[in-house]
Amino acid sequence: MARWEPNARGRLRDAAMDLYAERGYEQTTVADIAERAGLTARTFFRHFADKREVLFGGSLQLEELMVAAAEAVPADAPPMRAVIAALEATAEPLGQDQPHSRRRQALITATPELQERELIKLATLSAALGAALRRRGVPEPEASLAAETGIAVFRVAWERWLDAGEERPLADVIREAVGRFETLVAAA
Amino acid sequence: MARWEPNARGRLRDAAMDLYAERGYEQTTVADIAERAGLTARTFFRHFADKREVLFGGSLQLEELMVAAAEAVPADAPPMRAVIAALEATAEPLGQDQPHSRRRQALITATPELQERELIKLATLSAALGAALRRRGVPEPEASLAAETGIAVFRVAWERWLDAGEERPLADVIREAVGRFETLVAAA
DNA sequence: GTCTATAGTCCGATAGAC
DNA sequence: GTCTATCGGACTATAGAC
Repeated sequence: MARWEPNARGRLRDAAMDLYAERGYEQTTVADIAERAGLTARTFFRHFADKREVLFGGSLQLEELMVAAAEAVPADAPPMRAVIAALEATAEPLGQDQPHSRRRQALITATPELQERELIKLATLSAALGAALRRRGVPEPEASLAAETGIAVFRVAWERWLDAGEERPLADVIREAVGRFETLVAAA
Repeated sequence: MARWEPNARGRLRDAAMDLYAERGYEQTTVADIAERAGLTARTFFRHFADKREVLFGGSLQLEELMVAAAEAVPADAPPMRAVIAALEATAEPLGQDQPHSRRRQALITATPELQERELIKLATLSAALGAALRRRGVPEPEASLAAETGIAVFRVAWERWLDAGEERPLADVIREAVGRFETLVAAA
């Protein structure tokens, strides 16, 4: 018999999600989460840097995924082609569990502190994508412009996919957003 | 003789900027700031919601400015025209004090907590601009796409203007970014 | 203006796995 | 013996309550 129940990290994550949903993020203390998981607050902080991280330590690494997709595009393709490939590459892993994503997004939307973390995540993504473009030889400011606007399009598509009425796969929503974006810019 | 020294808010702001620059944001406590300003920590929190806000309670209200500029564009102009007008409207007030902006940006760049606040500010700006476009009759997702990508372009231009070598006025840097952005999208 | 809850850090101790 | 995961307690600063 093990001295500890296994999977402390997973238990902490589940407990946090439940409590945040039940009584709200701010009304939940780290001690509450740890208690429900059968652990102490001290242990919580060894697994997660802070109270928000528990919702973001996301299993999948979007960053690697997007960078790899951008790098897989032929070197002579225009920068925005690489960006669009990066966006489309996220659809497969990210578009799996819509109900869970909606629950998670509802928590984030209701909590300014969590929104900040979401923005940080997207800014990090943008920086990584920009760096990948520069490695492809794209100069500044084009690399940053392409990366930043690409992530902006992704953000709109993602939010739209989480809208109540939306039933299409994420990949379709992303492609539609990219198309409308191009039309919009061409019109100006 | 006044009962208090006047301009508590300004004194707090100056003290905070100095201390953040001297010893770093995290190494500065609210009590330190208040003490240097000849006040108590309690008074600090009456003027600023938190320790970060002291750098962001920015005198000028970018939001109103951008929204007004977008609304001033003829109703039949394409959405991106209104967005570009909003961006250009910021150049005049924002492009005044480059040395101060650079000092402030250096603090933000060095401090994750301040970066979060900066991102929130830009996200708020984007939401306000998107709402202004919807009031002009622009449907979704076009309104959000135009606003988000517009702010993305603005962010790149702003950072570029703060780069060490940059000597042009902010308006020129913004116009250049918009132009390169359009070329970039057209190429894809 | 005082008091307090909570986040987050630091140091050390302990117990099993390898 | 070393490595890793847990716990305990004390501590500081933020921020909100009273």
